[in-house]
Amino acid sequence: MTQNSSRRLANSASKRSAQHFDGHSIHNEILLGLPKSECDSLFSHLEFVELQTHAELQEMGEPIKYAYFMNSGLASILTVMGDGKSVEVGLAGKEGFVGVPLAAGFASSPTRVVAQVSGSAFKVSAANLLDLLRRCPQLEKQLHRFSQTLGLQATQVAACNRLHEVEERLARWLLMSQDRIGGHIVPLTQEFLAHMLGTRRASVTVAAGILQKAGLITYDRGKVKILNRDKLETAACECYETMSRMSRNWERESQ
Amino acid sequence: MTQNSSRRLANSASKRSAQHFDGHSIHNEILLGLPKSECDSLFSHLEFVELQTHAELQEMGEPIKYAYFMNSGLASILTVMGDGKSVEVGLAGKEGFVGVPLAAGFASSPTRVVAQVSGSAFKVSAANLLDLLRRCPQLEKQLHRFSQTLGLQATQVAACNRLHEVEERLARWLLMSQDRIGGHIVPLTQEFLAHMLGTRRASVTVAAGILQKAGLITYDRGKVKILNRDKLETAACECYETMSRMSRNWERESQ
DNA sequence: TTAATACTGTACGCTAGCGTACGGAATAGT
DNA sequence: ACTATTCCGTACGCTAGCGTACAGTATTAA
Repeated sequence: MTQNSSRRLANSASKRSAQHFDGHSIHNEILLGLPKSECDSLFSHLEFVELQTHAELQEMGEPIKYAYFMNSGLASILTVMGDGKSVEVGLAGKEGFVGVPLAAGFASSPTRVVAQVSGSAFKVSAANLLDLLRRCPQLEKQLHRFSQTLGLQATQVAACNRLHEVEERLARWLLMSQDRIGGHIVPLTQEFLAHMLGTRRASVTVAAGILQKAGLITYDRGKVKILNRDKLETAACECYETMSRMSRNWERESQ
Repeated sequence: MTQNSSRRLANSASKRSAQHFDGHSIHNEILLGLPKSECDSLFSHLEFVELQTHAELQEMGEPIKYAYFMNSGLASILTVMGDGKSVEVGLAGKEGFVGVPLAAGFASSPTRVVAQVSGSAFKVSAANLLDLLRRCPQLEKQLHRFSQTLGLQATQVAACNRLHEVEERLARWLLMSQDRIGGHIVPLTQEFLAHMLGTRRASVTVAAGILQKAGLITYDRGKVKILNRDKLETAACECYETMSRMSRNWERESQ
């Protein structure tokens, strides 16, 4: 309710850890990291939207109409093949943004983006975003940064998909999701997990069963509960650790 | 030998189709696309280097010392796992650049980059590049563009690695390589192809054998000759077509 | 020439995962 | 309460590809 709590972080004068827009509190880390001047430019073009599970934010090959600053929930970035098979190649939670290609001058989406876990976002039209990018150098920089993050994610996932087994990849996926949405419950059916992992639902059942018997998770009708995070990390492939380390280095290195 | 043939393209006054630096003709498309003023800033910091096959341009996890504007040959961008297994997640030929993370403010290389096909490049130290980026907005834009290209490549490869078979992926790889180096011969051993595709050498032997019996290629001691490009395209998975289309749209959409 | 090395072909047992299908259990609609 | 639907467990035959090993042929070095 406090319209501007204005608690400032010592190491970054421009960062605000809590702020509100249009009555909705802002959790998106890109927005929170922008200087006030750029925020002001942005806010008049933002619109708060609720995202239902499986809402389609961007369709593969279609022009990008809106970009989204994710505020809660989780967006999955998928590559879809001609026969309908799909694989997740990136994740965007409240640390991220949907519509990266726009920032690099690409008008159509090369991937499909769906809200995998319901939540909310601040959306902005493509035209307005392009206009804003010209006036907001910090915003532009942040989006390039996140673009690079997604690229690196895809890079690791490409290798992981080739070299690691379903069970390891499942564990990795659960950990990465938990990191982004918080809490101990990841709401998702095996059917959709299969789409994420690029495998059969039956394979997910088996892999999840193994993790469940080992006491790492419980799985019941679309609700995964993570019981033992540490053990889940050892069950996951090295890619989880690698990607976590990348994010950490990232934050450290790019002031 | 002509020091500046200065044949200008009608649609882009700033593009030069042929130019020389330090006695070496420039083929790198990023350099060729820069306005004269930025070229002048750049050139004093560039150094022409020959790249031997398997030369290591960047090591995973190590600080990036030099960036490379590829001039000929082919650089492979690999993700390497702890057990030494590797998968190629991106390619950079004369259309590209090695050292993308630098342009996004990342000092260490998250991937391994090796010269897969010998050739040449113009190299620049990391410090100089960062300095140049501040003064050359066009250069910065081009590098962001190429960064995005690599990200998309990785995205498609991630799905391809998961969903398609060795034979299809091999065909795709050969086509993509040929596109970048030109000519009909791709010099590469099965051993290294296996590293690219993230599979066993024996699997490459079998897959290559099938393509060979079908009359699409010949393969002899590290030299692949492409005999029938059209048929090779049908033997490849849809990803080749998808990625080609992406590049084409890309060039069209980003003026 | 001889030896060593690099590169390719092939073979064999084995396993993860595929495609598919069916049944049961929970949930939602009427 | 009854039905339809969604979601999960499991099973079975099958195949691509793995790990490994060995042999043959070309190339290079001594």
